Amino acid sequence: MERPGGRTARVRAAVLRAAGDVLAEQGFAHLELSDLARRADVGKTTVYRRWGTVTAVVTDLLAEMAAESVPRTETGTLSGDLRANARLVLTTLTDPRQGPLFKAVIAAATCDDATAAALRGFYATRVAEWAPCVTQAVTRGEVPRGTDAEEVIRAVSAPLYYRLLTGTGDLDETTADRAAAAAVTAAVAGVFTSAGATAST
Amino acid sequence: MERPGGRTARVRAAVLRAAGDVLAEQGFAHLELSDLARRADVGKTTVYRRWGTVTAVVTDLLAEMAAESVPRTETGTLSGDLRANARLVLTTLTDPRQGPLFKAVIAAATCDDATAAALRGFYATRVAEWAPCVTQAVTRGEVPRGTDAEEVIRAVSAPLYYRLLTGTGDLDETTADRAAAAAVTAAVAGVFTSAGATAST
DNA sequence: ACCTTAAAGGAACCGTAGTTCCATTAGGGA
DNA sequence: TCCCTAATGGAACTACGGTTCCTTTAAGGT
Repeated sequence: MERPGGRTARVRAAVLRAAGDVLAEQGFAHLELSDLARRADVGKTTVYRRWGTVTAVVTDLLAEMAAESVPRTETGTLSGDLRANARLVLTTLTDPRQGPLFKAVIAAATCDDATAAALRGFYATRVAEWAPCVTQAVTRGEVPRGTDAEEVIRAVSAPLYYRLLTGTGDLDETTADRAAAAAVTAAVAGVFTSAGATAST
Repeated sequence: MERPGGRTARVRAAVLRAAGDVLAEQGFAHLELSDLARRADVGKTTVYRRWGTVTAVVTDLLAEMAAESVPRTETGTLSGDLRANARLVLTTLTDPRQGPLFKAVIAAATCDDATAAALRGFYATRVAEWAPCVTQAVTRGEVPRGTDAEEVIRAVSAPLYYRLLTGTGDLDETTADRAAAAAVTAAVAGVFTSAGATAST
């Protein structure tokens, strides 16, 4: 029963939107089933029966977030591509709604295994989406063979997430560009090949 | 009244230890005033009156964590120093108690401003402790003048924290060494100078 | 050793989120 | 169009964490 557009789908959308709102506005600690139902204009029995716990709602939200993919730009150079990626991540994390939302979702994942799995899935998807720009760079000869493409992508995001979560350091374009530049430099030097970790002495 | 060793101090220590235990074992979501009191063998009225909220307890815990400093090793080279740092962070984050504890504390900081401030303070302290090894490298001529020392230190930690929190990628010695190597390479290339972000094209 | 006072603790209270029960309703299929 | 079923929603119940009140205890100063 109940196809997309049906009542069930409408309820799910409303609840997930409400969940996103609460997470963005007040953080994970203030997420409650009853509050959620109130905001979504849905009986709290419904949200209870469908999800059961707040972390389950977050898990579902993450599944939806993973589904909607962001197309990536191709600039022709590794440096350009990674900078585009860094800028995209920066834009997301500094967005007044998305930034807090990501914080909250990560916080939720520290409290529940299923949510953590969903979060892993989300980032695995995102990283995999961008990895091709590194393999292309390998093909072009910009970086050594054997470079771990996903590792490079993670290296770009890492400094930005570190700032988001620890609150240490700025979260601006300089930082984003720096993260990209550092990843490129290291990748070119072969740090992200299997033997690269111990190389530069 | 009440000096170190007195009843007040004893209660505080017991509660903070209990808080650390709960956070490490069950995460931030399961932290409750009553449970805390039970574990610490303290009246729940006491913990309520002294702290009032769970985030306040976490904030206090962070203050204590910031106080106990870890001495850093000096190896004579930037690469050696940063690798030592990366290994230290790795050891902490993979420790069966400390790893989950750090996750939980970061999660708590996303829910409360005071806790976030305490977390910032904690990392500001830790980063400042290690920054000298970069400035020494500048003096030795290993890396360019104008290199942002704290930025370099953060660059080492970032990939490890990224893995801890997103669950993406391994958290092992290879990763740690890679983080250090990448930071060194980028620093040497001048990425962490004020103009460096846009340099490597 | 006492006395003062601030801190701790026990017990009862209160509010609310989570849970259950059952009546109602909306959708899809015949 | 009607019917059948599954999902929704309202209302009442329960459990439990947070809060308050008042008594008890112990640490420091004299």
